[in-house]
Amino acid sequence: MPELPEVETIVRTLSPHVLGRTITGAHLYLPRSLHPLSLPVDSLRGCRISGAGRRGKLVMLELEPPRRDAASPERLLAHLRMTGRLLVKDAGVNAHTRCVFDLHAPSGEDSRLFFDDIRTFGQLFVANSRNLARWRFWTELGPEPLEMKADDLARATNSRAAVKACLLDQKRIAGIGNIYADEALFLAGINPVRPGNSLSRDEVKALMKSLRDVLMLAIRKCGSSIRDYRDADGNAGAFQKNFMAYGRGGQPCRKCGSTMQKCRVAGRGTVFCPACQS
DNA sequence: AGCGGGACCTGTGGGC
DNA sequence: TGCCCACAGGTCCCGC
Repeated sequence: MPELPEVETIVRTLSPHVLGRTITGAHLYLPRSLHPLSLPVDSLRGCRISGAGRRGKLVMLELEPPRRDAASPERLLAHLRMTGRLLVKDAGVNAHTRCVFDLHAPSGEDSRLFFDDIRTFGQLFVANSRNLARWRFWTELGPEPLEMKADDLARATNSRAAVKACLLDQKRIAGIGNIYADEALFLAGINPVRPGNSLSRDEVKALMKSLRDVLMLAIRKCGSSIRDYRDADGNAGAFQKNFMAYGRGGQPCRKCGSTMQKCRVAGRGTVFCPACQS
């Protein structure tokens, strides 16, 4: 389930394999893997990949079209949801391959970029400024947590909703999913069901620091691999070894030894320590 | 405004 | 061994 650190890792591992290459063909095997507002994948033909980045949980490839007009694409976006993968290691087309891009390097070398997705929730979006302006998920996407200050987090959590629900709301903060919400709340010692607007100034500060710390450490560990996540080279991450809360329901708290409790918050499985998180 | 639930999906694992 | 079902979770949408 790629969240911010996993997507960041994918972008970093993908970049050296795609930058400067030209898309010579695109093959869409599952139509619903392309967002309804997207330009057709055929419009990518001839586009040079000039940049690679991330916004929230979205992978973004910057494109230079062969001729620029109102209909030409400027970006290829990918939302991987739970099981989506962008792979450059050429394992070939399999039952879960949803789209394949043919790439051509200036050196003359040909390669392929695979979009695989077991559960088919992930989507590609061939974008320019016109169709992006119509995509509400994009236009309403909240700030980047690694660029936020405590004031920004106070604004994002200023709600009667559970603080965990605020963290998961991509309109409030971009890039946090179930894993890093639970981890950050544990590190900050905040109970996930607390209303966001009940947090004190110091608690907001602590949560901002925990969010930044856990995201940066997870990026350094190349993300968390529960089962499906792999980077562009097909490698697993290592941050799952550092989990303090996520997936640890019923196990002893790694701070105090109390039994970690499991509940549902905002429809998600949620693990917290009843002693450490008040 | 915000919550719960359903829908979308497939693979996995526990229980029997 | 095999079947059934709960569960995993990001986002949208609906009704309350």
